[in-house]
Amino acid sequence: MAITKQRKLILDVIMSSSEHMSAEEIYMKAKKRFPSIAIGTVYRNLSLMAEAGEIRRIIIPNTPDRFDKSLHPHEHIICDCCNEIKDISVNDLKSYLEEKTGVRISGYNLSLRYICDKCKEKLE
Amino acid sequence: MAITKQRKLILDVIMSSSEHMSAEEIYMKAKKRFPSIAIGTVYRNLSLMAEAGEIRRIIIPNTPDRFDKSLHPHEHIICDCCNEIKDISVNDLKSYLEEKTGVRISGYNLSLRYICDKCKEKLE
DNA sequence: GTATCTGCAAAGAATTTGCAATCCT
DNA sequence: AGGATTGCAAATTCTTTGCAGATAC
Repeated sequence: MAITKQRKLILDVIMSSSEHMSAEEIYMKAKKRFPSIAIGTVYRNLSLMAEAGEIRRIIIPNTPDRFDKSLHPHEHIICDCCNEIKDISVNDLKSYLEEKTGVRISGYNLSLRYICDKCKEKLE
Repeated sequence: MAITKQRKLILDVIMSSSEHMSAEEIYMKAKKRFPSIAIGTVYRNLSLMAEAGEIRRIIIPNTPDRFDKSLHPHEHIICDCCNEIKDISVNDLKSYLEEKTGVRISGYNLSLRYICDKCKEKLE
C-alpha cells in the first residue's frame, strides 16, 4: 500500500475521533482538510484498511457501515431511540459460541439493540 | 391485513420451502404460479409479514435479506466457501448477553461464519 | 363503498467500478 | 519508468415508494 496524502488523512480522521463514523461522515471530515478528495477514494481506502486489519468495520442492520479505530474485540450496541452506538464487551464470545454450537467458527457479526439511559429518561 | 392472492402465495412459497430464500428467489417461485406478480409486492409483503411476526427476516452482512418460516429462536451460520446458510441454535443467548453486559437488550442480530463439511472435504 | 392492496416504474441509499490522469517509490 | 492510486461519473445492488387502477371485506 502506497502512502498517499488521502490515505494518511483518512486514517488520521478515524484515529482522531472516538465516534463510530460512516464513510460519508469520514468523507466530510476529510474534505474539510483536503477538499478535492473523492468519496470513492474514501470507500476504497476504508475497505482496504479494514481488509488489512488497520481499522475495523462495524456492521449493523439498516445502517451504513461505520469504521472503528479500536481493534480489541468488542461488540456494538445501538439505541433504538437515538441510534447512538456504543462499544460493549462480551468476554470470549467466540469461544462461547463454538462451545455452545459445536462448530468451529471463522467469524461472526453481532450487534445489540437497547434503549440508552438518556432516552429512557426522556420516555418517562 | 387483507388476504390477497399474492399474499397467500408468498406465504405459501415460504412455508413450503426449507431453504432460506431472498426476496428475489421468492419472487421467482411466486412468479411461476402467478406470473403477473410484481417484485415490489413481494418486498412489501415480506416486510409486512416479518413485522407481524409471521415470518422471520434473516440478516447477514453483504447478502440480501432472506426469509425464514421458522420462528423458534435460532441463529444462522453461513459457509465462507459455498455460502449455504444453516440454522444453528445457541440456547438462551439473549439472557447470556444481558448477563455478560449488564444491559437490558431489546434485540440483537447475530450471524456466524464457518466452513461447512462439504467444502472442507473439497479443500483437502 | 371504502380501505387496502397491486403492478409498474421511478427513486433511493450505500457502495463499487472503469478509466484516464496523476502520484509514489 | 511502472505500478498503485486518485477523481469523476456512471453503474450496481438491494429495497422502497408514489400513484392510478383493481381487489377485499
